[in-house]
Amino acid sequence: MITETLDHLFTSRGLRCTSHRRTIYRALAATTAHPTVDELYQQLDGRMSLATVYNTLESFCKTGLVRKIPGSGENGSARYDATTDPHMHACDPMSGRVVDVPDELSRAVFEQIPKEQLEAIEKCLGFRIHDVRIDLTGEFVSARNN
Amino acid sequence: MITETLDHLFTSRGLRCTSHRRTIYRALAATTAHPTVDELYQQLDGRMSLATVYNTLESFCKTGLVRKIPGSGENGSARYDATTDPHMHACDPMSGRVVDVPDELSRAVFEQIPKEQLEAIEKCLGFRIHDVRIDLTGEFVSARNN
DNA sequence: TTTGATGCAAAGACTTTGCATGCTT
DNA sequence: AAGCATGCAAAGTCTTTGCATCAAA
Repeated sequence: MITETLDHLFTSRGLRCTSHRRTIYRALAATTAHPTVDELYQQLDGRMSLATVYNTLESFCKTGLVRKIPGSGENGSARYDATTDPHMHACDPMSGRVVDVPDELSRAVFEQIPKEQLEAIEKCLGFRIHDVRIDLTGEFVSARNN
Repeated sequence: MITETLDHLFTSRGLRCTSHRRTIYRALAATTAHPTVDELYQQLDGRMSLATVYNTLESFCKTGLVRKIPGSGENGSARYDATTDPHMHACDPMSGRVVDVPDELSRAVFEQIPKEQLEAIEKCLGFRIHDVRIDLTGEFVSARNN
């Protein structure tokens, strides 16, 4: 993503445009590996403070720029995801791996859920839905049975 | 749930039947409030160690007896859920509240998802699904607390 | 008897925060 | 110039672990 567009993304959400924020967002958007804070920090290799990575991701989350996946890392740390389109995750709690379900398969599932049902839930609970998350937990197997 | 049935639940999963485990499981099964470890610990009021609450819930999770909802508490702590039927949660990250979507509405959503689609995902990723989670994030807009 | 469960405190991991400084607006 | 962003280290919170003791199988 070019800087111009990226900066517009920031300003449109009331975030200041800084070099570090561009760096972090780009790093996150460039992968589907759902890095943890520490993985991002390692990757950026001393170019910024660990606290900045935390704070920046927090800002991104609050403004809806990225999604946080709590407790998915190896020791219960959070993973982050810059993909904003609705998509599913396959999570293996044993290994701490989180993998995106391919778009086509994710979309097929999301499309099954009628808007009316979600609206019914909103009404019933007095809740405004920001995001629908469909995550699978289970285990990755080498041999593909089934 | 009577002790006999509860003990069978434990033994069938390879867990020893102890007084503390019965207490914790009952406390969790008796509420839909998705308590945190600390909330359970407070409620049990000195009748057992905090570490035991952690360890016990960990055992329950590993054997599929309860579900962990990471990062849902006020300071990022985990919440726990003894309901094993597929059901949805409405999560408000600002307040840390997690509310069950009523069974009927949850079920309607889950029933929209064809088994074949989940199986296709399993095959595609080499993943064995244990649990499908559909959680809504957003905000509670009324003072309602279902 | 053997193995797992519990209690306690200490250690560990992740995350947030206070404050001084620098940079964006 | 004002206000947010950053760096650093310290503090905070949640969770796990080591080890001795106790209970279930």
